[in-house]
Amino acid sequence: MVRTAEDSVGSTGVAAARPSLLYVVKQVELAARSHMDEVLKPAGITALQYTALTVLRRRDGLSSAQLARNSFVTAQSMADMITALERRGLITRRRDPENRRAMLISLTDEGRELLAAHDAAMDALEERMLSGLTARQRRDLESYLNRCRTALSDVPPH
Amino acid sequence: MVRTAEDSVGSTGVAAARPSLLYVVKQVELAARSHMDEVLKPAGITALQYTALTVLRRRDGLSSAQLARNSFVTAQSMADMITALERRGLITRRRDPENRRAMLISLTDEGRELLAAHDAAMDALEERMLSGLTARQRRDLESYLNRCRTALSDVPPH
DNA sequence: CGTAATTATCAGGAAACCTGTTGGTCGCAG
DNA sequence: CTGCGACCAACAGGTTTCCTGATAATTACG
Repeated sequence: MVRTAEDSVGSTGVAAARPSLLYVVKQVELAARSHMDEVLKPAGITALQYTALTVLRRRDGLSSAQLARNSFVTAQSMADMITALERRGLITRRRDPENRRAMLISLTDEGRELLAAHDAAMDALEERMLSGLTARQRRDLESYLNRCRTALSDVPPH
Repeated sequence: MVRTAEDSVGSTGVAAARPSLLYVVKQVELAARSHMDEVLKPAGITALQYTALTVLRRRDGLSSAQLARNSFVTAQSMADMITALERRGLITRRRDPENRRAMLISLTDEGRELLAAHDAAMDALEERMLSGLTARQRRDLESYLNRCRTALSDVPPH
């Protein structure tokens, strides 16, 4: 893991690296995920599963469908991950008393401990990613990215 | 596709959305990929395959291994995609005359046409993503992201 | 020369995606 | 209150993307 992007982008100062920003975002996410997977491998979970768990830590009691929308995947895809996490004992599900078709998802103690055990490593990874930026630039980056996310999320046609 | 992130992040102005920037990058990439998949679906290729093709357009004659490093995946993973793209007639491979173990990959005319047919849509998508940013902010964003990518790519310990 | 590194490739499998379908539940308009 | 549409979960079945592990050919180097 942590494949070093030797032949990486940039370098070739040549003509218009076409989908520049779209591409750079992907590269950063790819690199970050690669590192995350390496950190999380001993724990036996993937970066995607870890992310889902962090969402649950912040917002307990979501349904699988809500989680899916939050992650831009279909409910079926999310269901695959949910069953994997439930089988591992990291989450539990219960019927929503106020909406009997929904299943509310919560972290188990084990899930919470697993997250806590990796907080430091994730903070370090984020710090490494941002190491070339000033505090001001970090705030700007976050702001810009949030605007990008919003622009892509707003319902277009339909 | 194009799942709207209703219950999205932000909103809850509460305490520290922990892995903030790591998470936002993922969200943006996820949203962008979702839109890309929708645009590319009629052409029968995934966002990942499209990205690999754009890399080849920019840098013809890469080997599968180089392409893999560029994408932070293993050579085996990349080989899967390569065979899929070759089977579809979008790329061709030939032995490197100067290194007889390597296979050099190039786009076919069909592959080039497929890319060209989607340039406009991809430009539009990027424009939409950046619609909330000024030209100056776009340049800054690109600069910051490139610094992030570099910071994550540089070989750490070993 | 012989060992290590690189490239491709095969086998096998897990995870993450998808479409399509079904059944239960809820909201609401008729 | 009945029926229709929206929503949620789940099952079946499939593809793509990724992985580990192993093998073979080629190249680089001590």
